[in-house]
Amino acid sequence: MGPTRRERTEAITKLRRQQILDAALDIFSRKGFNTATTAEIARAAGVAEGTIFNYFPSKRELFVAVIKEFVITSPLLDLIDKLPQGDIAGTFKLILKERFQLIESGIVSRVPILIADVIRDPELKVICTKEFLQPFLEKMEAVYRMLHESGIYRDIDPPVAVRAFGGMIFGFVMFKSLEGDASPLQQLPQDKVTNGIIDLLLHGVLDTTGSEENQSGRTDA
Amino acid sequence: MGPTRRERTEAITKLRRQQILDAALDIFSRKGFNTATTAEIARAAGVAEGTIFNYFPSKRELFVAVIKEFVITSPLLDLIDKLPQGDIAGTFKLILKERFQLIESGIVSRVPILIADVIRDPELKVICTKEFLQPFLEKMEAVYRMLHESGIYRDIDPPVAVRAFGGMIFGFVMFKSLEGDASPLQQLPQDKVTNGIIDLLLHGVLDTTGSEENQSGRTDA
DNA sequence: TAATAATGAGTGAGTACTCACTCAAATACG
DNA sequence: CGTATTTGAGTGAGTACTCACTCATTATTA
Repeated sequence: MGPTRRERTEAITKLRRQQILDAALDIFSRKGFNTATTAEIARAAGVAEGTIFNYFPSKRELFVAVIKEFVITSPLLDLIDKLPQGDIAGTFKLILKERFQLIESGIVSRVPILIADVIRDPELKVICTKEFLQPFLEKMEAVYRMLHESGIYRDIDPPVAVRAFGGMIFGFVMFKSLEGDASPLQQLPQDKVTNGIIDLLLHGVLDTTGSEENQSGRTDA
Repeated sequence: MGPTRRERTEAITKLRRQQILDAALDIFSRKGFNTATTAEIARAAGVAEGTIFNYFPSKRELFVAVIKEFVITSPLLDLIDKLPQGDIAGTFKLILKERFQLIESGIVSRVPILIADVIRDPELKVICTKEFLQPFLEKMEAVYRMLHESGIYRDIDPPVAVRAFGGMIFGFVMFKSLEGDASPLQQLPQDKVTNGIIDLLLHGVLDTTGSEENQSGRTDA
């Protein structure tokens, strides 16, 4: 027996919903909540404007759904689980590479716009903090505590450390958004960028190798 | 002789302009460009709505003026000049303390909203990048190069290093904006936070003191 | 199978409302 | 009195959301 009518309509409904969500993510992240119009989202989704309101009660609820779909259920949370395994530098590099690929795809570079809209909306801010940011940071803190207790990591307050770490990646993305093609980072191979960040995270800026064993091949300009 | 009529009207004009700019910064940074209304800005400035348009040709030009006044002519650029002098950690701490005071005052915590509006507007993005971000980053890069050449800093690509450094502070502020009072950082004394960040920046997360001279007073849970 | 009925997703013109900006009149000032 | 400045009701462009209607698809019936 084939699918019942109910099953079939449910499948279509799910598809349409996703269609609208995808289009909404694109428009919202490009223009921001207020500048984005429902007419434009409908056009991008290939449906009539009214159809949006068959699936979402209001523009705001559509935005909330977009955040829940693409921000809160982020693959980032799963990525953290990889952290404690094997070599730290390698895992960091893996995470950064995945992040940078997303940046190149243009989606992450528009995240700041979404974030700003989230911050503006008190209710959304609470939702995002409770359902995404808190679990993410707590997971990271637990990992940091573990690594510190095994003697690998230095004695930095975990809440501070993970926020500094996450902030560094986020801020880096931010700068890329702002600078665009003008950024000197565009000239550098991606490996050098990721290696530089990881080097900084692991060892800091200060050279503690001592003056006699300083092996940097520095050239005077 | 007292001020001429022309001088006096100029002084009043300057005052009104500043009045409007101050109010605009507050409303724009709280609500974002689109949600902020000229009526609300006028109310906050204590003038009639029409007065705004006597001083600025459009809402958008007012926004540009706000960015130029409060973002581009930032004291941050002057702060960097202090960096190469004396001990690095102390100077970092000084900068962070100044930043955190601004955060507490609520202005910096609203910067992400302004930034998002800047990113959305191609022209503004160029203005901000050219007139503020580029000079800031270039100055930082020069400082980093100097410190590296004097053997204090490690051999990390300067463009990468300064963006990671700046990004860390910016991202940190971002997290504070999002988490608000729920942040565990609120429980910590400010000194511990700034020290943690500086420690991380200077030495990284990895403990390289060697196992026998590991002096961390670790307690098992 | 063929004709008919029921369904509900899709549509888009219409509505109610918001908000940047204007301008004629009021006000302040010397 | 004349000039400069301020005022805020008015205007129209734009936008979120509604709703009466369409019509392809599915179910029912003979």
